[in-house]
Amino acid sequence: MTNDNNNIRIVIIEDDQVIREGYAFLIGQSEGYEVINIYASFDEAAKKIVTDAPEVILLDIELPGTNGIEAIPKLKKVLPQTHILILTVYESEKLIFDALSNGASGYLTKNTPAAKIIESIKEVMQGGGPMSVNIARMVINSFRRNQDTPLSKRETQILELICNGKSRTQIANELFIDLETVRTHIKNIYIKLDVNSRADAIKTARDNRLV
Amino acid sequence: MTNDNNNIRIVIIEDDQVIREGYAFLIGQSEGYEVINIYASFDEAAKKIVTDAPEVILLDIELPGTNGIEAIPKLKKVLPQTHILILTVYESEKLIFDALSNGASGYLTKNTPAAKIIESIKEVMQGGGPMSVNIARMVINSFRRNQDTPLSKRETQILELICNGKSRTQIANELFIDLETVRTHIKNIYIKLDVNSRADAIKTARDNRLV
DNA sequence: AAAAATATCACCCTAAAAGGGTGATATTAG
DNA sequence: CTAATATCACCCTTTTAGGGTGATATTTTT
Repeated sequence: MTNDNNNIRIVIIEDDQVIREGYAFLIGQSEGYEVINIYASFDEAAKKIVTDAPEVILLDIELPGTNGIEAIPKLKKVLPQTHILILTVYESEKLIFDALSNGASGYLTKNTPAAKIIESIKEVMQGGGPMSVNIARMVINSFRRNQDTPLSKRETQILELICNGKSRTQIANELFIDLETVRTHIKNIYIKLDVNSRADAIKTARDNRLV
Repeated sequence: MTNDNNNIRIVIIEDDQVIREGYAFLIGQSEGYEVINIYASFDEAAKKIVTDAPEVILLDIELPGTNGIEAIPKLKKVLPQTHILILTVYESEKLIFDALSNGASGYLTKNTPAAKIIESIKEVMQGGGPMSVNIARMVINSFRRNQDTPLSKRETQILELICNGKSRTQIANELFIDLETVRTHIKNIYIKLDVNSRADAIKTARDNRLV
C-alpha cells in the first residue's frame, strides 16, 4: 500500500462482504491502484462517495435498496467523470443494455479473474470499454441484422423509414416513388410480418432484427 | 505446420501482400491454427472460399473491387456458420456499425498485436465477440443515453413510445393517462426539441441519444 | 417559503395520414 | 419461364397529427 497520489482511485460497491473485501484486497495490493472505500450498497455510498472522488467505481447490480442499474445515473450525476464498471453475475440482455445506456463504461461478469479486472480498470481509464467476451458477443449481436428476412430489399428499406417515423408521403419523396407504391410496399410488409399497424411492424422488425 | 484436422480453419482476405503473408505466417505457425488460404480481394476469394470451408475469416475493409463491408453478407450467405473478424485500420463509427450489422463477429484494428489476434480467433470460436478496446468504447458509447436531456422523465418515456411508432391513443392507454395529457407532453417535447413532427422528433432523439 | 418545472386534463380547429380492398403492368431473378 | 419484386391507380372510412389556448395540482428547486 502506498500514499502515492498517482494511483487510480477506486471505490467498490458490492453487497457480498466476501467478494467486496476480496476484490478490495486484490486490487489494493496492485501497484498503481488504490481502493479508497468499499460500500455494501449505493444508499450507504451516496453520502460519502463525492468526497471519495473515485476515478473508477466497481458496481454490483444486485444491491439492497437502490439497485446498481438505478445507481448508475445517480452516480454519474454527482461524479460525471468517473468510470463505472459493472461487475455482476447477470448476463441478461436487458440488464446489460440498461447498464450501458445508463452510462456504464464496461460490463464484466463475476467469473472474470482478478487480473483481468485490474487490467480492465486501467483500460477504462485509457478510454477503453472492457467487456467480458460473452457480453461482447451479446452487444455485437444486438447490431446484427437477421440474414434471412422475409422482406425484399425495398421493403426493408421502407420498413427502416417507418422505424424512423416517416409518413408515407415522406417515404415517397425520399425514395422518388409514388405514394401509392409506398402504400403497396407497406401493405406487403404488413402481410409478411403478419401485422396491421406501424407500431406492430416496428416491434416485429426490432424483435426479429429486421432493421 | 500440422495436418491435424482439429485445427481452426482460417482464411485471410487482405489486399496488402506484406500484411497478408505476415499474418498468415504468424497464425499458421501457432499451435491449433491453420491458414487454409489467403486472398487479396473478395472477388478473388469468392470462387474458392466455399471449398476452403473456413471457420474464421480475417477480413480487411479496404479491398479492391467489392469492399469488406459489402463482402460480409455475401460471405455469410455462402458460409453462414463462419465467423468473420474485421481487421482494419479504420475506426469510423459508421464502418464499425455497418460491419457489425452486416454480420461481423468482431472488429479489430491493425495495431492489434498478433498474439491478441490469435487469441481473438479462439474467442470468436467460443462465442465471444472480440473488439479492440477503442472499438469497444465506441460501441458502448452508442448505447449511452445523453445524461443532460432537456426532457423530463415522463417526456422521455413518451418520446420512447413515439420512437416505437405508438400513436397518441396507444400511448395514453399504455401509461393510463388521458389522450389530452399525452398531447400536451408531445407538444412540450416538440417545443424542447424544436421540431414539429414525429419523424423530426425521432431523428433529434436519436442524434442526441435521448432514447 | 416562493418560484419553476412537471404532470395532468379540456376543448377549439383542419389537414394529413393510416389502413383495407382490388386490380394492373413492367422488370428481375431463380 | 414462373415467381417475386417494384411500380402505379382508385375506391372507401376512421384515426391521427399538429396548432392554439387554457386550467390545476404536484413536485422540485432555489
